[in-house]
Amino acid sequence: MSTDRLSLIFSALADPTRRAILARLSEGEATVNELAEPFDISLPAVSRHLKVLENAGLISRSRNAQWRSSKLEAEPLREATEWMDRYRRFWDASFVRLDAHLRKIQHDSQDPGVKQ
Amino acid sequence: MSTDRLSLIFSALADPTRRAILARLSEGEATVNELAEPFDISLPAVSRHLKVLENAGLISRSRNAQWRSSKLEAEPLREATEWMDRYRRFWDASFVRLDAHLRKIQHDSQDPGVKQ
DNA sequence: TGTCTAATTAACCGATGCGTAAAATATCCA
DNA sequence: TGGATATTTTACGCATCGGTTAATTAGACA
Repeated sequence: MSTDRLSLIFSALADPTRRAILARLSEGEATVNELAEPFDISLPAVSRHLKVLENAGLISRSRNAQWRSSKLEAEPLREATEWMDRYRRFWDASFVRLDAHLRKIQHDSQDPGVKQ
Repeated sequence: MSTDRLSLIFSALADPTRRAILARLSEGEATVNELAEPFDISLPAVSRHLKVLENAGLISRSRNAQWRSSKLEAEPLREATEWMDRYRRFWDASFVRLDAHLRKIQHDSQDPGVKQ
């Protein structure tokens, strides 16, 4: 019970079907039937994938007569990348340089008259 | 069986203990005992978290006498953010502007003499 | 009202995840 | 060799996940 937001987001993204659904939704809203069409899994299975995505905040849903339309909500993806940004200096060359630069100016200001 | 790489990465990140372990490793290599110290879970549990992280490529391990040292490997995080970058235009204002710009120049080059 | 379509919920099943305690392994060192 | 320390493997329990089929709900419409 009571799972933190980031865990909900990452575990929602851990399933390839759900990632494919998000990819489809990046091209526009779609109903459950439309979303289910490319997969050979049952409609209830898709319906529950959508519930997982909704709980993670990755989609929002609206009703139009008997159709329920899903819409991509990218904010959780922003949150997830923001979390990963802590680690960017470990892979991004420009961040590695920035990191070195920041260390240098930090060092210079802390030890203005350092010898050697 | 045979889970794709991105799913391995995201499901590894879905656990808060594992994310905390990565955070710790961003400050430097550490042994299993050192990594386990902040958590009130058993050593075997930590050991298996490390195996999950290793399978996802998020850490590498080396042996030094009876100690096994873990080291952060950020490449999978780069992969994950790269995947999310497809969706960046949905949350990043500067990407929204870039997107609009690209649409415009695309439109201009395809319909050079368009009226109105 | 009854019926059609869209979607969800319920009940179930097998696999996996995360924890435990206990046993096994690996390496150092006396 | 035998003991001490570090770590992993095994065996187990329980909860969750991802799928199924069958039943139910929601809304349109004749």
